[in-house]
Amino acid sequence: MAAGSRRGFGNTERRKNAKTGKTTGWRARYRGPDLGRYHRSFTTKIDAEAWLYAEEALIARGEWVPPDQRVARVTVTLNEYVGANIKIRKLAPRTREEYETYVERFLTHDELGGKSLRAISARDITAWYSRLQEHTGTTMSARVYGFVSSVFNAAVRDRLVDHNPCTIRGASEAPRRSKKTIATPEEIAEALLHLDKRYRAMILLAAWSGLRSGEFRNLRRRNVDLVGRRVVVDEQVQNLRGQGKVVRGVKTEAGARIVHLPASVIGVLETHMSEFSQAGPDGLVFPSRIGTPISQSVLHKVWNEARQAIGRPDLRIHDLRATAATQAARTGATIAELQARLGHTTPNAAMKYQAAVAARDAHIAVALDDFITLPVDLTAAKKRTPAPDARKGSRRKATGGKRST
DNA sequence: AGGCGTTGTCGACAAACGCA
DNA sequence: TGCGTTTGTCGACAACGCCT
Repeated sequence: MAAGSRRGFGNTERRKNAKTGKTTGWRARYRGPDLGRYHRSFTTKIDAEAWLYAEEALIARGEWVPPDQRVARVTVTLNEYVGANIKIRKLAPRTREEYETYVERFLTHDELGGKSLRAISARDITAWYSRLQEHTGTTMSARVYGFVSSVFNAAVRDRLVDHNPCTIRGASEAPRRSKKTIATPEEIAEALLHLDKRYRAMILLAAWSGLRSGEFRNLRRRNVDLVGRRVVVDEQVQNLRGQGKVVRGVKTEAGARIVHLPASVIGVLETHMSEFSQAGPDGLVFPSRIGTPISQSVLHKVWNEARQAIGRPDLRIHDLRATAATQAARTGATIAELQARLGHTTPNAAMKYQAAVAARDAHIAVALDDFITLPVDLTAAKKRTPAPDARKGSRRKATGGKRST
């Protein structure tokens, strides 16, 4: 017994060569729930003890069966599991695409991907993560790490591994260098002058409605209510690899919404529509020259020139959304009203007041007119082609925006 | 009840590419 | 050759769930 040791469960024993007296390995033994004796040999004591712990855990969980009756565990590689896992998960097309590129770039060609799921240790992950950081930026590293971690979490749920080896603290947290900025109404007005006429109404709309780029690029004639001075946002366009532009419902249910617009914006929009928009209810309000929804890259090129021209190269398209939010806030809109206008989902009680909030949006739009600055030629264009109804009465009056349904 | 990490999703930008 | 598309890469926001 000198060479062995007792534990709470089973025991380990050193094995040595009878002639030389040298240690040849370790053996672990225990008595199973069926009172049978079970043993296994290992090269190190640590491994022997680890096995005992594992067996003990099986018994504690009621999952123990005699070793010779256990089904051989199929070894699944990380690559195999990830592939299957992505297929099963419910993901938005864009996300699926994103994840597939993660796998392609950072797993299939990496030694980690070929390893058996169960064989991957925290150390393996750490090594892989530092490789990751060498090949890509901090944000991407964090995103990919977070993704792999989520895959392992799924593997844990699938009982393929006991724990998630992704244990690097904070590694999935992407550092943010927030460069949030907004434009002034004057800057917007100036930017319009540097845009092709085709794009002016679109940018104006973006800056005062807060629509997402995917939303206004896909706006259809039927979504525009000139009389009610509002647009209905229920779809957006996305660029997907291999599929070109794809139209789908908005991001969230609460994202389907009605956004009221200031009268002056509606005026510009109306003029624009008569000149550029496609015919019919499904006609694009802002078609490209060849009649497709304006693509992200085109929008970027166009906007880039304008923002350079006004000396605001830092102003991104998405910042127009923040601009719109800020202006709406100036009218005295509440948080709930702003969220509704921007299409944020509101998990709180605000939804109880949905009707009231929607009604308020019209008032916000009316109030916004006080803040708008427009280039002279756009103002003139607005007056040349007055909208029959929307122009009646003072737009300052709170009753101006909301009309019938 | 708010902070915080995780997970899902979309936008921004730029270079390569394709077509009339 | 100009204009728009496709693709790759990275950045950022938002929802969610957990923890305190």
